[in-house]
Amino acid sequence: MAIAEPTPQTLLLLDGHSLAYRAFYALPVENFSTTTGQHTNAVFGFTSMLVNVLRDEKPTHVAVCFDRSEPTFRHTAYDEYKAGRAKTPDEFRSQVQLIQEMLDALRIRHLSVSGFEADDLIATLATRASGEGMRTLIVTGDRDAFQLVDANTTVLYPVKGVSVLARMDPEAVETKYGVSPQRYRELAALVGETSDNLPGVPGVGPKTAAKWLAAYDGLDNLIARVDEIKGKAGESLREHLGEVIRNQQINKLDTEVELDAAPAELTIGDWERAEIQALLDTLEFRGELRERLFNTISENVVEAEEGFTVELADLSPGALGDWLAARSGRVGVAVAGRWGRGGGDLTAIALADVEGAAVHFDPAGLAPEDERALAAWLADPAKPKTMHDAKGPGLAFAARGLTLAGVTDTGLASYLVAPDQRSYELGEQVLRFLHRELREEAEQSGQLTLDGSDEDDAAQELAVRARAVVDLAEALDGELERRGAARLLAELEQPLVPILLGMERAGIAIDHEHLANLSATLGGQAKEVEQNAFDAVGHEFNLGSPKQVQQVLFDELGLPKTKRTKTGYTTDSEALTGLLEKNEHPVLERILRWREVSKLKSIVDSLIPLADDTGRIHTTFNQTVAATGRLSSTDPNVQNIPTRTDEGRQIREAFTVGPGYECLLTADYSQVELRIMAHLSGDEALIEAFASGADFHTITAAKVFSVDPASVTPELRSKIKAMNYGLAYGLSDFGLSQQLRISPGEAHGLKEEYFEVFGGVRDYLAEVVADARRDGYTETILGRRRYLPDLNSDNRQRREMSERMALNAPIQGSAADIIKVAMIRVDEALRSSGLSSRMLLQVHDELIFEVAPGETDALRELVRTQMDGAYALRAPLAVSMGTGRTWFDAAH
DNA sequence: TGTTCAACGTA
DNA sequence: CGTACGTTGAACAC
Repeated sequence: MAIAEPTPQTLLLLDGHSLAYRAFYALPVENFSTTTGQHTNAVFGFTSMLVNVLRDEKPTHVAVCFDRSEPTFRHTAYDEYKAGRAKTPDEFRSQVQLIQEMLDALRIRHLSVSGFEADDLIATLATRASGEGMRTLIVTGDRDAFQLVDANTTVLYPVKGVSVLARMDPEAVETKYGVSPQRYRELAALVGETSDNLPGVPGVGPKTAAKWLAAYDGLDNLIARVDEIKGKAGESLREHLGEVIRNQQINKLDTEVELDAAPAELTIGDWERAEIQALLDTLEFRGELRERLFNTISENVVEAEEGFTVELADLSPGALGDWLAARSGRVGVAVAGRWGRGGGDLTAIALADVEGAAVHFDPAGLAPEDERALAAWLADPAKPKTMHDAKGPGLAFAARGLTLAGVTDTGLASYLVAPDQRSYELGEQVLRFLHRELREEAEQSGQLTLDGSDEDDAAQELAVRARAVVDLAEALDGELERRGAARLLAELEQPLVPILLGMERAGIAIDHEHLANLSATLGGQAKEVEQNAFDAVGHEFNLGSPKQVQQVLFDELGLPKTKRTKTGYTTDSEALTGLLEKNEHPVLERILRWREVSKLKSIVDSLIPLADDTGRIHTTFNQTVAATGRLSSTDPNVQNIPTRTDEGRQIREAFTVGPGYECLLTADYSQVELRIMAHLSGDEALIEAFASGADFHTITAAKVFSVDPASVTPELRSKIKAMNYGLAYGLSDFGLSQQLRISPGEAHGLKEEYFEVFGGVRDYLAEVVADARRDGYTETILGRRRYLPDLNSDNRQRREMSERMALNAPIQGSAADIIKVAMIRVDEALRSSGLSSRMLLQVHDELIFEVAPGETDALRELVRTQMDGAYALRAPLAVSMGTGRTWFDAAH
């Protein structure tokens, strides 16, 4: 039966070690290191070579073969095999692991078999592939592979660095060496191979060898008639015949290696873009290689054009409404202006649809009817818009009395896809997900381009941004769908935007006088303590300079050296407190005290100038900074206002209820991370501890030590408290011992005792890491992922760091999920209940409200209901609340 | 002038 | 050798 001719299949085989080694020496290591000191030159070079070959050769099947460190049959046959080789540098070895991680991410198989070299695996696969009618391409820096070359098998051999590959087909081998590929082994046996420490016949080079092999028709005949060969070379050959025979045995590649993969199985699997991106992030690869990688392997065909085409319409006054009405589907919105501290101002708006039809205008210069049309369109949730980071522009819109609804935020979407990025700048995301640049595509036809003014250029640029977010949103939709994060965006992060915007706009009232008094008091104290410190050492120095403090403590006073930092010895408070125990030099206490006072003063002084003319400060909540899903706060950071010391808490007295409101209300989740740990682990003992309702740390301590809760001493309680909290951070025996000032052995024992009772927690924590190692990411209760490619690093420090991140991310991240849900629920309930109270701040597990007159009880009830009900944990959420005139008073 | 480091505030 | 952040001033690099 005749069936269609199968499409010719191409198997690409790479010699991982030999190529990586080439790359390692071809690329300057100093240009390829991450900030953590991991060298990446071999990874870069190898990956670069790989993607080039993938692009140029378009293989249907791929595998990368690696050597093993164990000796091979060649070592057994010849003691000196590869003996002369310099030991592989550590900077190289750690990169092989990274290359394999890269291959895993790309779903390219990599193979290695104990007792064989990569070349043997390649020979085996190439032979089998040939038997299955496949074409084979071999990329290797090892010339032994030339023996495999035939009509179906070609070797690509790097000749210069990592960029130029010589294509060695049978003719090329013949031309270069004067022998057929089948005879190459024989030639190599005569000539020798220095890199394998296989000496050949002295005085015989490739030319002579080729001549002999041709004249005698192969090495066997040559050896049989070795006496006939004349001259010095002949003599030399007779003398070294043993080596030649040995060489020939050793350089024969094994084609019968047992492999767990057949050529036909070596297809490229479905890879996940975000996983590769995360890996490229940790390798700190950017720019060209990154882009090339995606262009080469992306299943999606990349659009041909590189920029974006936009057609800016010249709207006559009154035409905006019609233009907007004519748009169906998503409209991209890009704005120019300034925003922050609860307000902002717009200087230009560009709108564009998927076709590139665009408009650009100054919102201040609109005709009244256009203004109305714009306002109605922006506020209409049924008119889909796309923006990259909508909250900032939203503040500026709000300052003009405009509200936004129906927005897909590509900044948030990018964050959910890859939450570890440092930045989510639009241009970067467009390059990353669309492989396009944020610029206007040049006109194709012969249209004259008039010399544009700067204003025209700015308009074009903004229109391009508006156009680009439409496509970006489309691409990110797919990304989010694939990872099940579409709901997370649509139902959590995006609904949060207008809520945060409202909180930023509202701000919180500040008692200026109180702050000014604090500043003066703290300033006076700092001065006094500073003078005391000078007196203690006999001269002035800058207490704020770690360098000068080191000099005073370690050089002048000769105090014992502390833990090393990059530049010297630490003078942090822990170290100085430690020094104080052994040596009560008065300067130590004064430095510590000065730091404390100065820190508080700097916080106070930073707040004062931030108040607006109504006496309120407006933070900015950042939704795309924390890799775990938390919010962060800047300008000022309201999430690190002191609370631990009495003095610090005085700063909280300056955050007050504003005019027209009755008081502040704070509501926080009690031990939310521990409850999440109980929930996720399903540990019945831990869940039960929460159900009992008594003091959690006391109860767990009682369980661990099998005593009555009443007899748990404060010391016991604090030990278990440290355990409880430390677990979610990946606390080590050493870390626990440091904190509790016990020996690591005792710390280990304590952990054992704890896990004896709460074994489910131990199992859970181990499982989280194992799952993350397998999947490449962790997940929160709402499916928020964090990618951790370093879990498979062979650099212990990096790997263990990632393990702790993997432990913590689901817990911290789930807590972030929960309070975000709570904020949305509370906001919704506030609006539907008609209360006038408002939410002002979020501090990770705490919400701060400004209570309208007479609403205290209603708000308490509402907040409790909505926060409690945000998520049904097996250790149920618990909320505690307090009210008062100031943030301090509202504490509970 | 801009960037990095040590130190320290919060959850 | 415990996670996640932001801010500060000094020191360093340009």
